[in-house]
Amino acid sequence: MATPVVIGLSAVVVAIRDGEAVVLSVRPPGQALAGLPFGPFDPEGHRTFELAMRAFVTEQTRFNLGYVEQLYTFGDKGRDAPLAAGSEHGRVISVGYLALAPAALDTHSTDSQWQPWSRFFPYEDWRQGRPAALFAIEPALRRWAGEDAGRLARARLLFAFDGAPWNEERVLERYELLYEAGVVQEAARDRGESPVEGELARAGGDPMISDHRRILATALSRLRGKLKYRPVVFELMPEAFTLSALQRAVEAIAGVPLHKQNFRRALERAELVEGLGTLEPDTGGRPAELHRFRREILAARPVSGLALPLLRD
Amino acid sequence: MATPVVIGLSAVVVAIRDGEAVVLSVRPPGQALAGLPFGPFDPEGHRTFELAMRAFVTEQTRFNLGYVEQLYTFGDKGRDAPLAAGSEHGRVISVGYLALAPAALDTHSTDSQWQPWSRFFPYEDWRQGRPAALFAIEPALRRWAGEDAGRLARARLLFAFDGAPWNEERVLERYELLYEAGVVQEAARDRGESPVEGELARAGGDPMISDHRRILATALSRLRGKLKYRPVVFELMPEAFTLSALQRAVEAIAGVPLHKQNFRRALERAELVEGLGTLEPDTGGRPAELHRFRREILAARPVSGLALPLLRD
DNA sequence: TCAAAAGTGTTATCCTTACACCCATGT
DNA sequence: ACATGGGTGTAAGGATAACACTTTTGA
Repeated sequence: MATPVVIGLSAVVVAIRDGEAVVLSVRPPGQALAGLPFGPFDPEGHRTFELAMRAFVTEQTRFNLGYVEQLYTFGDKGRDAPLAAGSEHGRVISVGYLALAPAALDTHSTDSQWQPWSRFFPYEDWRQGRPAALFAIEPALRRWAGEDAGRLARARLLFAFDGAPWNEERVLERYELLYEAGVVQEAARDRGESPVEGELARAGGDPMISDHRRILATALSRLRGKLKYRPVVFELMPEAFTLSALQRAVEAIAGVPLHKQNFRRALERAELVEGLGTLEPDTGGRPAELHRFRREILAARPVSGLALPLLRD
Repeated sequence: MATPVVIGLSAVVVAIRDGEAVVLSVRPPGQALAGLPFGPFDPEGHRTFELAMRAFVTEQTRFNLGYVEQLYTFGDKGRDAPLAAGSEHGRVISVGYLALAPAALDTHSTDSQWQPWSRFFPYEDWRQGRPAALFAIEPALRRWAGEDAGRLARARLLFAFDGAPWNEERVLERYELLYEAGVVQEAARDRGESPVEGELARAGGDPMISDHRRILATALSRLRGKLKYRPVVFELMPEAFTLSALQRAVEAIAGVPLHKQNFRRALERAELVEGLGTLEPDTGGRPAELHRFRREILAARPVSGLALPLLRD
């Protein structure tokens, strides 16, 4: 006989603000840590998960969602259970969603705010070369691996030790390795150990309540992967944008620097954007032409995302 | 206040049998239609969804799962609710899983059996050229579209009308379009209409209980996509296999014919397999060398899946 | 000896990568 | 004039797609 459970919905809402990828976070009353917008699913009142999620995000942040997709359903015991009204009625399962917003509008709320996601994953940003956070993380992971060849191989591949190539998509696997290795704060918390301290604590990124940072990592993984096979960046851009702004948006999400000309050539070949003839003068240099996403091609032919032609420096 | 709900787990278990992709189906007592292995999740007894799922699949089919991944969580009202003990306690949510089995072992059960998934999606198999089922589907969709340019464009792109390219990954979107257009049996059932008849009914594929065929379509989409960026085919192969058998397995899943030599060249460049020196004599022609998957490279470097070099005839 | 399937060579073309340079504006 | 960012040309190398042919077995 099945015991009833409570379904929670959490949303990772992403936007670009000043060329940085930001994520909507809330600070529940009485909580020191940030969390994702989160709410219980009411099976009586809501017809679908997605509608329920749109409703409570708007309620908590006064903000309307655009593009939305389901990420994953989290149900493990052992991790700290999410906070939710009604969690005392049984186990809480949380369904994570990814939402993309065309602009980081003001949330009109003191409890919710946009945070750069590099706060939560400082080691994920390779736009300025190898992130400084890895200088603290690498020795910690090597200590954790010790003589265990399997652990060392995993850490090496995921965190690009010894010149191994960086794969920007494996955000979740990296977070889970850090959790396993006790580098991130949540691991210590869930195991009842004393908090991680000093340099390493900073390198591991800010913790979040419950398993929200894991959900955030899932979202970043999904989004970085999706960039390449669906034209999703455009969901994060305003109607008119410059090609440089588009490139900066892609770089902010993927966390890697791109080769300007090759990026543009790929764009051109895919016929994804169209020049508007008008110019954006506030560039700090030569004015840039404004472009728009040719949304109509979605109906005309199968269309993939953007290539990520790396710039190696 | 959140109302309790019941969580159901369903599994799409895939294997290759005689070069065909097959899926594990069960026929619940008193049901005319096939369904997926399905069971309630017990929040008291089960630590994780995945363990729960492995347990009840083994129980229902006496079969142990290998590779497993979560697919999607289905929770819409309006579709026929899944059958489950306890569904009268509230709404039923189902978490779908995809599992890959290295061989289609006997299930030792009369209620569960392997079914080729072309039974459920006859229009998805392009290995012998354009599937016959599309000759019935195309006019039905054109009638449904009528003068609506949006509908026509969607149907054209998804079902490759007028020489548009076939995209094998979009199985779910095709199924959902057929549902919307009332071509598949489940649509008529859920709307209380009279069943689809004749040629078109056959072309639409065998219906399943509840929303199980939608879950199956989700699984096929996911698996076809995953083939290309993770070496998952090998989870479906025995330890030793011939390159032709591998190619047939990929073709059975992707539903498209591949170019033999280009397929092999891609395999070779990726260094995914290794010849064993031994020969498989029962090929019907010249004996073929047996190969094995070099599983160790997964630990040595990031590895993508297989290219699908199409053979067009 | 012939059918059936395994296995190989080769070329044209396209795409990706990597190189460096010119252009238009504000200060 | 020069700093700043916008915007372009081109050639080498590698991957893909398309062509057909040889080899080894069983019947």
